[in-house]
Amino acid sequence: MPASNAEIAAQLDKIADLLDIEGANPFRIRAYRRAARLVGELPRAVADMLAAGEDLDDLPGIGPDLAGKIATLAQGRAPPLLLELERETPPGIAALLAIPGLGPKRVHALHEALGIDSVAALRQAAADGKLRGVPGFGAGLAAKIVDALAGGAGAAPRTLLAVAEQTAQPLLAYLRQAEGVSAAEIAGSFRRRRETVGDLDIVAVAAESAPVMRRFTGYEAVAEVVERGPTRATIRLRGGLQVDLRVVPPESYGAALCYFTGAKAHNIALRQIALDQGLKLNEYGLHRGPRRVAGATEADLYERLGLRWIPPELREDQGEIAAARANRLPHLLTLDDIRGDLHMHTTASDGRTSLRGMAEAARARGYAYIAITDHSRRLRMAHGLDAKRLAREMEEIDRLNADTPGFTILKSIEVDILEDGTLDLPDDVLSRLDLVVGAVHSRFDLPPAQQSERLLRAMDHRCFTILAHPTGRLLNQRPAYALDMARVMRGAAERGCFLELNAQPERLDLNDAHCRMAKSLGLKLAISTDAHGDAELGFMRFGVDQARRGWLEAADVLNTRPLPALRALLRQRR
DNA sequence: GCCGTTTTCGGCCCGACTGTTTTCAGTCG
Repeated sequence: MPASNAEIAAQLDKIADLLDIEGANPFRIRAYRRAARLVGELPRAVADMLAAGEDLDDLPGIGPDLAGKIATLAQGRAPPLLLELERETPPGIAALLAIPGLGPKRVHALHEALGIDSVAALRQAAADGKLRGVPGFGAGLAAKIVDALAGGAGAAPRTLLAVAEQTAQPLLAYLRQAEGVSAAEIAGSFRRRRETVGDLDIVAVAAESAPVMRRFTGYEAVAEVVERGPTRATIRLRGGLQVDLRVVPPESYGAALCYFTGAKAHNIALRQIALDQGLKLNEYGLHRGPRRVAGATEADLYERLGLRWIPPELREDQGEIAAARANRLPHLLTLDDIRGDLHMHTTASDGRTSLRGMAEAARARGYAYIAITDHSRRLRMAHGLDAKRLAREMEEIDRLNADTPGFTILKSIEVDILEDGTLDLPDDVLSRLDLVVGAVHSRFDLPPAQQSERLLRAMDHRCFTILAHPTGRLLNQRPAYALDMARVMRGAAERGCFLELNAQPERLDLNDAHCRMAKSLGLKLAISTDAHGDAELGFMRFGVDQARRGWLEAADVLNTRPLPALRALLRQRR
C-alpha cells in the first residue's frame, strides 16, 4: 500500500524530531524538515512520480540519501534510520515537543533525568513535583508546563483565513489608533493569503514602542498576555487565536514587514542573497557593516538585493526569487479581472436567495454574467432539480435575460457525477444548457485510480464543461478524496473541459499547488463562489487570493473573459 | 544531509524573550 505525501512528510518530520532530541547535527535535522515541507507541498503523489520514473533527487534539497528514504517511505516501509531512532528513543517522546516551552534539549533532559517518554509520564512527573529536580528546570518553567498540560496540550487547529479576518480587522483598526502609530499591517501567512493561519503577526511603526505595547496588551478581547518585551508581545485572544505584535521605527518598516511576511524558507533565501553581496539582512534593515542601506520600504529592500518586488502571496520559496531576479514574475490576477461567476445556487435547490436576487447582486458587483447552477435530483437533501423543475428555472432565466440587457444569466446545473461517472440528468436536458458544472457528492472513498477514472468518464460526456470542487476537501473537516490530479487535469485539457477553483473559504479547492499544476498543463480554471446566498458572491476574493498563490494570471482564468470569448471557449466542447 | 560563477569540504539565517544564569542556553518564529 503506497503512502500518501502527507504520510511521508509526517515520517520525515518524525525522523527530524527524534534526531533533534538525540542532539544530532542541526543542519542534518534541517535537511529532513525541508524535505518534509517539500514533500507535503508537492502537487503530485510521490508514488506516482516514482512510477513515472522521475528522479526525486532532482528536487531542491533532496540528495541521493533523502531520495532513497522518501522512496522507501512511499512504498509504505520505514527506512532503517527511523527504526533505529525508534529503538533508541521511545516514539511517544516526540509528542512532548508540541508542548510550549519544551524543545529538543529539555525533552532530552527530561528523558535522561526522569525517564519521561510520553505526555502521560510528563503529567505524572509534574503532579509528583519532580520536574524541579531536573537541571535547568526552575519553578517558573515547571509551572508553565503544568499550565500547558492542564490546557489540554495539543496543536491548536489552524484558523480559516476568512475567520481570522473577522478578528484581525478590528484589532488592526484599534492598533492604528494607538498613540504615535504611523502605520500597522498584518503580516505572516495572513498577508500571504494562505487558506488557513496559525496565528496573526502584526507589524506596527512607532518611534516609541511603549504606548503601542500598552494598548495592544490592553485590548478588550485578550484572554492572556503570553509574552511581553519592549518591542515584541504575544497575546492570546478569547477565541483562542494568538497574535504577535512587533513595533519598529519608520526606517525599519519595510524590512520588518518583509521579515514577518515571508515564509521561513523565503526569508532564509533572501538573507543568503544579502550575505553573497556582503550585506546583512534582519528585521531592521539591510546593512553593509554598520550602515543601513535599505529598510524603510519593501520595494527598496528587494531592489537593493537585485530583485523585483515580490507579491506576498508568492513568498514561499517556490521559485519566486529566481523569477524576481530574472524579471519574470507573473502578472498576477486581481479581483478586478473577474467578469462573472459560474457556480451558484438559488432557492430552487438549497440556496437562500432567489434567482432574481442572485442576478441583481451579481450585477451590483459589476459582473457581466453569471451561471445558475442549482443541484441535480440526486441530491435530495439539497432539493435537487429534476428535468421538469430545471425547465421551469430556464424559462425564468429567459424572462430575466430579456429584461436586463448587458447582463446575462447562463443556464447551467451542478450535476452529480454518479459512482460510475455517468451524470445525474438525461443528455437531452443537459444539451439545452449553456454549460454543465459537474461535481462529486458521494463515494469519496473510491481508490484513486477508480476515482480518477470516474471523473474522466464524466468529462467524456460531450456536454460536460467544468469540474467543481475537484478534490471535495473541507478544511479542518474532511480530507481531499484520493485521485491522480495530474491525470485528471491532462484529461480535462485534452477534452476541452475546465476545472473549478471553488472560492468557499472552507473549500478553496483547488489548492495553490494544483493551480500551478493546471497552469503548467495549459489548463484554464474557473474561479467560482458556489454561493448559497447573495452575500456569498463576495467569497470571490478568497478564490482570487488562492489563484494568486498559484501564480495565475488573468489569461489562466475562464471567467476573466468577456461573454463572447467565454462562450467561444465553452463551445470548444460541442 | 545538501550543495558549489569562490568551495567536492566546509560551510549552512537571524534576533527577541524567558528563565535561571551570574554571562547564557533554550525556545520560538
